[in-house]
Amino acid sequence: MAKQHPASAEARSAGATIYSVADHAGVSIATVSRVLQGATVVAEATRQKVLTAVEELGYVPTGAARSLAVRHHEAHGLVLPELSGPYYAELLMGFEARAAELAQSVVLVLTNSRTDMAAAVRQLATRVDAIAVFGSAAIPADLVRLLRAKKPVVVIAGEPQDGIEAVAAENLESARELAGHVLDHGRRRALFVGDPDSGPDIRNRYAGYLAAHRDRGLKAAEPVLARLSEADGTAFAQRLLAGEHEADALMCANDELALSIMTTLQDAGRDVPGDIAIVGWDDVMTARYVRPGLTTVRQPVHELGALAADRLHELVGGESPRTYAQMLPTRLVVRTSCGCLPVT
Amino acid sequence: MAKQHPASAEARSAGATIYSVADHAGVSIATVSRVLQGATVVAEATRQKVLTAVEELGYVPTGAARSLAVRHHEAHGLVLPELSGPYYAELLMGFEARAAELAQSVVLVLTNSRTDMAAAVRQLATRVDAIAVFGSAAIPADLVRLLRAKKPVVVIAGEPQDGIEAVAAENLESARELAGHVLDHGRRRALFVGDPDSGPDIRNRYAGYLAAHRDRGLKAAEPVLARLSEADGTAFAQRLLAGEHEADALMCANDELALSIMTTLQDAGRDVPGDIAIVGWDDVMTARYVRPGLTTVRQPVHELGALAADRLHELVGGESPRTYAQMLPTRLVVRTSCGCLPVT
DNA sequence: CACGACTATGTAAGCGCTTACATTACGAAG
DNA sequence: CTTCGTAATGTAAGCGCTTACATAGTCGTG
Repeated sequence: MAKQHPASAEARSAGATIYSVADHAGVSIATVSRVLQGATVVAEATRQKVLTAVEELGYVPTGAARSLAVRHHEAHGLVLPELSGPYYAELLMGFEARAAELAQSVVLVLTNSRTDMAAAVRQLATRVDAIAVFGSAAIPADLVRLLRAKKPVVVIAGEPQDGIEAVAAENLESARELAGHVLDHGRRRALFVGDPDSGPDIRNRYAGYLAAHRDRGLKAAEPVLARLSEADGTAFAQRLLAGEHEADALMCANDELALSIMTTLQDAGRDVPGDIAIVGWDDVMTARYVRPGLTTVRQPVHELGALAADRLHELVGGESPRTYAQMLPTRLVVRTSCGCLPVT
Repeated sequence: MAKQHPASAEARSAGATIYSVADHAGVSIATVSRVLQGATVVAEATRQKVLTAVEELGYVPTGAARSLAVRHHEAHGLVLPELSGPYYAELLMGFEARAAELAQSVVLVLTNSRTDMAAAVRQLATRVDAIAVFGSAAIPADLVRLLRAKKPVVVIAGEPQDGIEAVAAENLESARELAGHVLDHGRRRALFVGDPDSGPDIRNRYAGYLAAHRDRGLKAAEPVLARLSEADGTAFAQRLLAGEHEADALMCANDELALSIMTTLQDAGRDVPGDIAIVGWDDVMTARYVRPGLTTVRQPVHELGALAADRLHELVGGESPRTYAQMLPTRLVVRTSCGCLPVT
């Protein structure tokens, strides 16, 4: 009647289970579980027997079984578009580090490699307790469903909505400061290169660009649409050289764009910042290696990732979502591409 | 007697289960499972009822339960030291992309953020079917235990051992070619900067450096020990400027080292490659932005990651580990820091 | 019109853990 | 020598799925 060891078979070649360990050690599975979890007290002698058995059998617990029993995955999901450039990598590092401290595994999904992002997210939701999504892409409607199903979600670099919390780095004010800095060098034909509609980050940077002009009673130009890629940077630079645009300063949506533009212009004989000032955003490694050094804005990306992991954990813990975006301060990094003189 | 719905409670506020969906749709849980898995045929009408119920309840399956039932985690683990620089990020992207194609989730562990790497790996093993470890660090003994427990393991950029398979990019021959290239520019005091003992990758690059000298009947120098960081690069450059070393060429273990050295020397007025040639390894983004462009070696990092994911999947599928390291070809990228004339 | 072959669905037995509750063993206290 | 409290361990009931096997329907044939 009483089933004995549902999963006996002492030596199931492929896998020791808690049952085989218990058998081997001559104790019950409850005891094995207890020594492995370390929460309850177990007699020292018993504990040793169990540990020995674990060792001898090469026992590796099945996480799924534990998750099922404790009703928690003990894992956080992170959805990023991709990982090229230091930005996402740094974000991920911050996220992972904090998750590790919180004893949460991290399951990563990169959407650029997927054909069906919604499916990927749905699938992810299946194996984590909460999900952080990088928000430059539109938030897939599926996430709303997740919410209904009570999986906490936080958007990174996005805006809060429908109970989905957001964390972000400050963009508007720093952009205003950066643009102002350039304008105060006397530049009057400053162009913004990037697509404000590609996400809240860029939108706010452009807003800062506008604000800086407004502050000085200058009129700002329409943004020059470009994606955040070297290719688009080079293409724009070419158009600029061809005379399609007129500018004495370029405020680029990120460093990659700024750098590719700068190099292309320089190779064509233009002087940066003499003929044209160029500034970027992100402070990637290259920014300090090129000549002139690229003036840019450094974001606390690592901290942003950590914050996301933190919030996820607290939301899982039952806290309710904040309705305001949590902003982390950024910092203007002035080098010489903006027209400042080299410091010596 | 017959337990009816162990997890009934139609509206367990927090979570719809397969039972509530079945109830709601007026079918059995088996049917729900069938339409969700899509493997078996289900009458179209029934399928719609189920789908509707899923939608209405906002049902998200519990991955752990499925994993337990199918006895597979459907996830691959990846253990990397960190993510700074493009190398690991690219590797991860390759891994993730392939894993996605294979319908495997990826659980990431970064060891630099951990105090107890062994514990992290042990914990990871709990929730994945197989693990890929980046091998520049010594392979933790725990992994051997994993092997015993039949979790496939592959080492990336390491060497095969005890049934642990390895995948790597070719280093020796390309290093020999690169060093040869520099020597053939007539340089006679070429130094290798990097620590051959820090892992098989660097060891092989140094071996290539030695081989190139041997090929030409020249005598090679001892390596200048340095870690792969900007800091160590700058420090070495300083010592070089101070006259502690004498060299007309530098073969650096990676680009980061090469770039920081190059910039430091240039800032001190040295001419590269006039006074001294410098070459690196990795072909990071900065390598093509600096002037002179950095001559370096490009590794198929993305493919390496994909290969690791592939092998993991096949090992999980029952294939037995290969005993030879699988090598991916690398490619010499000649720019001008080696002394070549700019192509115009 | 009965029968066998399918089809569509339901039943129920696990998967390998955690943990509330029950049981046993042992001393201390009365 | 009982009686209890306490510490150590065992028992067994899930956790939410998948899937082999059993059970109804449905038809096409002879």
